[in-house]
Amino acid sequence: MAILSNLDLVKRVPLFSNLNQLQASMVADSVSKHRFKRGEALVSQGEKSGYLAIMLNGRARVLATDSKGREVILAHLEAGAHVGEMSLIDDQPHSASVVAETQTDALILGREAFMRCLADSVPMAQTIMKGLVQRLRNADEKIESLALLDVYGRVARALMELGKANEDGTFVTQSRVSRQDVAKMIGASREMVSRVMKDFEERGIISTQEDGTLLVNARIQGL
Amino acid sequence: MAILSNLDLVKRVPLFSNLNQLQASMVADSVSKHRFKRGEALVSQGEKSGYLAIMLNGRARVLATDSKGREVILAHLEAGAHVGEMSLIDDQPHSASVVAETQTDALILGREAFMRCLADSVPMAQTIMKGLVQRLRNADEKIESLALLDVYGRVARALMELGKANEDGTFVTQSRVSRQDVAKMIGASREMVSRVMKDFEERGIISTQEDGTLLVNARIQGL
DNA sequence: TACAGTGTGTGACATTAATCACAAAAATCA
DNA sequence: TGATTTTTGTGATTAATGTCACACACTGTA
Repeated sequence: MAILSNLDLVKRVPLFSNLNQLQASMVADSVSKHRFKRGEALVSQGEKSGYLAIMLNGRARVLATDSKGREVILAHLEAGAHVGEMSLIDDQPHSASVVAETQTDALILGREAFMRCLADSVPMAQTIMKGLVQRLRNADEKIESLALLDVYGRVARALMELGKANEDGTFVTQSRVSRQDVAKMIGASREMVSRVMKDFEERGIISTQEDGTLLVNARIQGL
Repeated sequence: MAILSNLDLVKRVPLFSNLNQLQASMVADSVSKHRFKRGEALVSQGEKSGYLAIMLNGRARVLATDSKGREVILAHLEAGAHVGEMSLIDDQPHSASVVAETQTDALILGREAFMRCLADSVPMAQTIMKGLVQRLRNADEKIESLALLDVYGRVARALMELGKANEDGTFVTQSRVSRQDVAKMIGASREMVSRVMKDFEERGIISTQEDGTLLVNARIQGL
């Protein structure tokens, strides 16, 4: 990637695409770029980082850890995702951590600049709201899964969530997620997830290609 | 309650408290009041009601129903709560229903008026955002419970969530919720919830007063 | 008051899913 | 590449939870 000025970077971020010239350059002045190594936290549960981070590349996971150290993976994020706004909006500590799964570059926008954006740009405020609403819908769906489905059903949903949906009802997952991680996504033991996925493979519902991509059959939607 | 003009009603709603005179009277002109009977839906899963509803009194539950008719109670709402904004913000159908548990009066604000408010009043937009963030935090916590805790732990959390916290760590719940409903809140069978709550009573962790209020001991926080 | 509709408590049993304990296989990184 | 860490697969066993089947208690209302 060529070396870009902050302004160029800002203009490439969908979240900022509705800002006018003046606003965009203001953001460009207050923004800074930071590189997170694999395993590093963009924001940490329990802390107030005081900034918004927008992922430019890489992948990250949203992780909640309970008092006994057990983890739940709440979501996977990729380029374009922004994190940290919740804490800025209600001035409370982050309720979850976001940890880089691969090296990740992010734009960092401080509290003041973010709040100014929200106040000055209705479109940006709307984008943020839409993002929150989307997350809320996902969360509700997850609650429903956890409350109503058995492990088979939850694994099935997780696989659909992870993959990209095709028109024919199948799903393809590029980024190989470990079964261990699937277990953390659905609140099940890794052994159980192994057994379930083995069963799915034997029944031809899923299959792994040589290149590592996972193919999910349309039949999975019945589970 | 005395008969109030729309404007008076609007001025009493916290959500609108930051509007200026002009904005408040615009809202007052577009708002209408509606009475929902016990069991009636303020908004219905799968539909786009196209309005924001603000509860003036009464109690309601947020309910998600899956394809097989099984239900999850996502939240309980009371006076001051507003519902329907998610659908307005992203123009998608409601992901859950909100059903009145007691007769409930609500102010109904149409899509256009709501969107105008959002655009014209930064404080109101911020209030809406804070509300969404709060819900998201609750949802994440619920996911964590479902993924990591056994039924004992989930019942304990549900009881704390239902009650009002005291300074001494105890909780008091006025509105008696059926065990059946607790079961729907935590994705467990009503029988299991019965057994768990009986166990809690025997261990002195919870107790029911003659007037029906439920007293929750501080020790519950260890579960 | 009597009826209808809801919510409850409980034992017996069936099922689901977690745990444990290893041996191997893969992925990572130094 | 070689060493190390992470992930996997599997069988045996145990623990947790759901399901079924009733008898009853409670509530509101006609």
